[in-house]
Amino acid sequence: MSLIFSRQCEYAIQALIYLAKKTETEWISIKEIADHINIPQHFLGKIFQMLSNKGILKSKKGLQGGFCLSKPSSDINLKDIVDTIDGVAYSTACVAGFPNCSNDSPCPLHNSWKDLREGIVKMLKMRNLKQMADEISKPGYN
Amino acid sequence: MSLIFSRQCEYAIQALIYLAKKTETEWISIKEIADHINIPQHFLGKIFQMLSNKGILKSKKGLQGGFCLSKPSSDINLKDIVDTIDGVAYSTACVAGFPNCSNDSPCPLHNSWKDLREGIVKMLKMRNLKQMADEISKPGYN
DNA sequence: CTATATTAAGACAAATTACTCTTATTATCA
DNA sequence: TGATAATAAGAGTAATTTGTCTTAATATAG
Ligand code: FES
Ligand code: FES
Repeated sequence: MSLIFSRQCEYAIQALIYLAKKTETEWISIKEIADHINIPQHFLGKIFQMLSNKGILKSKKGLQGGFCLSKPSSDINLKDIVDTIDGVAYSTACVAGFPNCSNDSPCPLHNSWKDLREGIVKMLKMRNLKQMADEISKPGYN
Repeated sequence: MSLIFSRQCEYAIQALIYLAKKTETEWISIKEIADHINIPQHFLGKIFQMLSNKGILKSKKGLQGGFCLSKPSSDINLKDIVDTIDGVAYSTACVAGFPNCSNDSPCPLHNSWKDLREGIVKMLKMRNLKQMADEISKPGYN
């Protein structure tokens, strides 16, 4: 199969958007999030564990515990999330798997791909969690 | 990790470009191809087996056997290859994994993503094996 | 304080993807 | 025409990704 982002990354994006809709000081449990966006609870737990280690989230154990964003939602963009979970290969490696992707040693797809790739990176940098949380709250959005 | 296309798909693209450089009637062995583009021989065997079943390649067993394209290389475009191996999800499913990607029930990324996705699809349709084989033969290409 | 329920963390298991080894087919040549 | 070597096909294995079950931590109530 292979889509653009890994399953983990997709879940993370959805979960963080949900988190960004909450007040900044609230601790939200993975159970609540997993139930709302309908993904496996403990898988999300592992993803959030990593995002905590990487400094994107804060966690608190025990009753009344949970997770919350470690920065204002407007300061976390999509690229931060994607790069943390999936790495940066999508923005640097050859789309056809040839070694050494660069303008100097291009593959036959390089010139066609370069601009599309830049577009993707630019978009990921542009969109932050606050915007997306606002947008998903509008009627008609899923 | 997760790049745009699966490993299988990357290998297929590279191998088919190699094949497209040969004369149309020649039978080329997976060994020759795998050695040249430096990928696992028998893994390529399985990929080519599938592409044969799907009608993109023809195969011939035994001594002097091998594979060759079932159509002129100018009639096989990248989208044919990618869709056959990885499916069409990359061009239809939500980039963030939300259910029901459409203009009517968009996720917060949908409008940013739509055009980029169309660009990718258009590019894949545009590029055929003949072009790419010609291009990779030029000096400086890898 | 102690018991309890809630929670994240961590160990474990299943599914998928990537890769390798073995077998069956067939053209060639003695 | 039978032996041989080259070849695709297919069975088997390893690694990675995804998903589940168990344990440890802690706030709260009694
Ligand atoms: S070399 Fe293939 S995309 Fe750059
Ligand atoms: S709904 Fe997310 S990309 Fe279309």
